[in-house]
Amino acid sequence: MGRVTISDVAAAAGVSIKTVSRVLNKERYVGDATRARVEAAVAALDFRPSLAARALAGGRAHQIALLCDNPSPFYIHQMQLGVRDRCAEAGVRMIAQPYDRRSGRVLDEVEELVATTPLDGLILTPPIADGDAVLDRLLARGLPFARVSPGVRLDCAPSVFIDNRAAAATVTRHLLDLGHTRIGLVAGDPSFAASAVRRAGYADALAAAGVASDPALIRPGDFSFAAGLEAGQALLALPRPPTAVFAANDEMAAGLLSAAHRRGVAVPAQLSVAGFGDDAVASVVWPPLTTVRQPTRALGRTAADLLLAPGGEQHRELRFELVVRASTARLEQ
Amino acid sequence: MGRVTISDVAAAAGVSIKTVSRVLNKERYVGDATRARVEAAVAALDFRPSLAARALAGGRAHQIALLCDNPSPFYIHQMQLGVRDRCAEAGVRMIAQPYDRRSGRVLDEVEELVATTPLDGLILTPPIADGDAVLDRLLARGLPFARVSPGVRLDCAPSVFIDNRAAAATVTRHLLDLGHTRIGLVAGDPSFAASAVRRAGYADALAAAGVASDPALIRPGDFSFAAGLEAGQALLALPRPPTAVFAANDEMAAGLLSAAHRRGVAVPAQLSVAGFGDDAVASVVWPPLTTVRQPTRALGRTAADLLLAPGGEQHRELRFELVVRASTARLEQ
DNA sequence: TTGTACGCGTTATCAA
DNA sequence: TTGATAACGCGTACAA
Repeated sequence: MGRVTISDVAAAAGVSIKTVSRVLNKERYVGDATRARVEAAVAALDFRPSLAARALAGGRAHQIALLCDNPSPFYIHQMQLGVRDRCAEAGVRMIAQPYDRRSGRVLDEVEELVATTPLDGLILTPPIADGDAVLDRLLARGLPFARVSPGVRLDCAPSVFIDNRAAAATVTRHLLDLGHTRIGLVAGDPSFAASAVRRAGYADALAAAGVASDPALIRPGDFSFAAGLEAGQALLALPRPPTAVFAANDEMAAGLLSAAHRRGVAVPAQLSVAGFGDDAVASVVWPPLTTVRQPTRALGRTAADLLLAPGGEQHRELRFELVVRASTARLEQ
Repeated sequence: MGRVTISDVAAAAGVSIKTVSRVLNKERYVGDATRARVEAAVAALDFRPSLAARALAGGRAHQIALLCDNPSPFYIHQMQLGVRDRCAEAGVRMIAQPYDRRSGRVLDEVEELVATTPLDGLILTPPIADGDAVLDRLLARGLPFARVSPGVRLDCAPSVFIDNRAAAATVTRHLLDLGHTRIGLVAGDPSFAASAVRRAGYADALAAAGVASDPALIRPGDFSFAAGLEAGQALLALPRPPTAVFAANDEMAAGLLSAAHRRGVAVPAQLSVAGFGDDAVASVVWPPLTTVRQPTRALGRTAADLLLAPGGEQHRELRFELVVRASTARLEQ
């Protein structure tokens, strides 16, 4: 008992191969009775068309790839689930491809992927969503793709995103509203476009409140726990330390918490901390982090939707949410 | 300028298609000069053979799939990276396939995957690594697969694992050595074979130390932070609460820490906490968790190795490591 | 050591 | 609305 092929189905249904193919691909011009007979045969034989053959024959590949690398495994996982959800609905396979943004071989890996593997499209997440060379290559190849949170060349392909600038401003305003005026920032990895945007949102909120920005309160970061820890130690060692800090992501915010714990600085009594991300890190640390919650899974699902849906709108903005938890509180005078 | 095919390379090198194919597949019986000329042509044209065509033609698929679902996104991510590393070395593509173990459609998803997608093999991680129906299907199909941390039918396929029982015993002994005798356990999700094994290891250590096991100190769990939190609250509300607790994974250990924080129980002064996993959660919480560190990435790499390597040994055991951090300390009398 | 002819399972073209 | 036939790009069998 080898593989069940389309010819077997055709024989069982008493029609030609082409007709079976038509039914499979939901083409028009198939008689209702014929269609029913074919579908019955497909079900009876548990026939599953070969992706390789379909792709080789030149039609659709029935596959898309998700290229993902991110400092947060939570982000990657949620993104994969979101894309997968939408793909399952469309009967398309998602091929998740983790890559290493620091390997220096990203362009070659993408080239290898698109050259060897039949694909109906591609989903790119930061930072590769902004890789010029990769974008050029895909555009030249004419391979459709959608991007998540792009930072450059916004109109070269469909994209999903949240308003990072407004999100960062919102969380900063939350800290301002609590009475803080010395608010620190731990910036994100500069190779992510969102990092600069979040920093701009932070500056926006300070400016709108008439609070002078103090460069000493702004520390670089790379989205890692270690970077947050280091930034926290530096900030808390300042002659006049901040009373609140916003970290560009939750892992770094966790590092800030750790720095505070190590120095015996009480959170939030002496230091309010806020982050950015999904709930995964925010809820396992102590105290639970106030964060901007990013709808990562929905971003993935929507990106897949842009790729798979008939066409239409090119860009979709999703909403973020400020989740206030125990790590921030009114400044005690 | 369409796709570069093997015929183009053949023409450029002045040889037949078959000879190019031989070079590509590293077959013997190719003259050195011929081989060199073909390789030059391949490089010059940047030729990349089509996976679809190769698979259809009946040879190898040059792809393997990784089926993964786990309570910890860190685990999934590290596993994907490990498998990927080894696949890259072998010039084989890894197709990461997240699935939902609670969907009730796992068997059908696997069937769909192996029936439609050309694959040289499959890697299964818990809990699907112990899915009887899935194993039967793969065995019947004759598709090679390797398993990570299997719990049943140990000899049906190659596998990688750590000694979960010894690992759990080791961490429990660590707590005993610190002077604790009332040691709690938060068990793992029963659908994972490792859960029962870790519990057995915990019991081993207590028995070896002549410490009576108290059923009241053993709480069920499902590997989630919430389960750890709930278990912690229950344990700390006991008339005679434990002085130390071992959680079957780090997320639950983080929940324990949170429960302690909420009740004002000092860690480790009043409660020592230990977990199980990789460093990702262990290092972002406060205080940093004492854990059994599982070499997740190496498990993935090794699983891929078992699948891709010529043959030979069927099972490989990797070492775990007890990492002592600030969440455990000598019991203060 | 090298080349020729055929087939893998599906879709596209064109005719019926 | 249906069906015959030629691709798709590569590997295998067999011949040279």
